[in-house]
Amino acid sequence: MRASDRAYATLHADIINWRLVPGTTLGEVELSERLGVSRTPIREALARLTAEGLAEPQSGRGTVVSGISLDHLDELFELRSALECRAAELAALRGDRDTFLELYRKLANAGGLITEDDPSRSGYYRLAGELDSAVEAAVGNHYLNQALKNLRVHLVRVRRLGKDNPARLRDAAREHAAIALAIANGNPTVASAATTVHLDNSLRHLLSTAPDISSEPHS
Amino acid sequence: MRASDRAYATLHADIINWRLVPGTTLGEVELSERLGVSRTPIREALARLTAEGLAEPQSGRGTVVSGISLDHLDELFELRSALECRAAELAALRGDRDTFLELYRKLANAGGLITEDDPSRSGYYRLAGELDSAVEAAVGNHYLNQALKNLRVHLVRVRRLGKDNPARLRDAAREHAAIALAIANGNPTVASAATTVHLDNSLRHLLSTAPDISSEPHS
DNA sequence: ACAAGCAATTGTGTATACATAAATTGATTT
DNA sequence: AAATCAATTTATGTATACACAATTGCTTGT
Repeated sequence: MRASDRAYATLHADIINWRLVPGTTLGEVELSERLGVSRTPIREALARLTAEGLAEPQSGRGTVVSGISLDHLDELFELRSALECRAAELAALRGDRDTFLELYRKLANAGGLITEDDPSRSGYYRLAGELDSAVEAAVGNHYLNQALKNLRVHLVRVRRLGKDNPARLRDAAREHAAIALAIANGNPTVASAATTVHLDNSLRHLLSTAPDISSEPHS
Repeated sequence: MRASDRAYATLHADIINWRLVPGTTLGEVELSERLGVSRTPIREALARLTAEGLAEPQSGRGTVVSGISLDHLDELFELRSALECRAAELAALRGDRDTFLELYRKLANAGGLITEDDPSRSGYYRLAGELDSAVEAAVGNHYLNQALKNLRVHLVRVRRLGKDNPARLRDAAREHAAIALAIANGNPTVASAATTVHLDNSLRHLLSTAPDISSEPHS
């Protein structure tokens, strides 16, 4: 594996997991010493992070971890809604009925997955990821999928802002199940509407439970 | 201006204007000699182009100019539709009536701009760009605008594939005028529908007039 | 003649040295 | 004492040298 890939993966994970908080300066010299590689691969990693939106150039000099303030959450979710609603529509038109019917069954029974035994809720998030992957595969659109992928980087980061209490997760699972069912039924209108409802609920839950952080806006 | 910026700008323009055709290998050594800078800024420029989707890593070794085949035009326009329809909706909800009414008037009279005196159609394209900018400003969503900006890079490239005959451009101007009017009227449904119609017409025109190139697909 | 292996060349990955620009600190002057 | 200018320091931008991997071509053996 290339050194630049390792540096990128390390920094990416550090930012996603909020070990590097917004506003942290990413100095090339400091990072090259901390990660044990020269500045060249560090520069490449920082360029990738900047292109991804996880970091941004500081006025004239240096790079800093980009911030996601609650003020911009609604903007993020507007883009998410545009992409995911259309993706759900297309999946309803093109997807395989049985695939999404199976996902519907699993999601409808996902309440059992959300227990105190699994504080990271990995079971639920894995299932939600399966639905996302199935939609992507059914859509079969490179450009749309790429845009969704770029977006999800920020969504993972945002997820840490809210407290995912079991009640909300069970509701979310039901909403996901509704989306899967609409796609299985080949109904794009309902699939899009169910996605709209789900995203609105998710956003309002986030805004109501997230801590009142005030990191600088996303440039 | 930094050498990496100049290298990026040069390569970007060369790819957009099809001076570098899809599949062209972008060797670091060759480019550093041709552009008169060392490999380091070349690497940074290539990284930016790759992130943008104008270039892509060749299996294991090197970077090549990415291709846009007609097979993928529909995918590109699906993403475009998702983003621009939503943008039109939001602009209708938030935009300033007078701004878009003024744009409507100019677009409705754009037929006179499309003359044989202006073979590059710069007058029309400038006006279309004004509408795009007004929509962006009205939407006021950093993430959505960024996604649109990323997309337009590819659209500019694709435009060169089709022959923009005056009849189609006059139709396009009328379609744009319809979008502007719907936004001015604050009607998101009509704004979205008019955008859908316009994009469908544009895509079908492109597919019917574009030369039968067969560059390799976008990986 | 064809195939396989080895060598040579070419190109990318990484490290490091040097140049340059910006920020900070200290000193001097008002 | 405060403000401004200069100098020093620090960090980024660029160039280049070195290491390594891959591909290509040549040679040799079957």
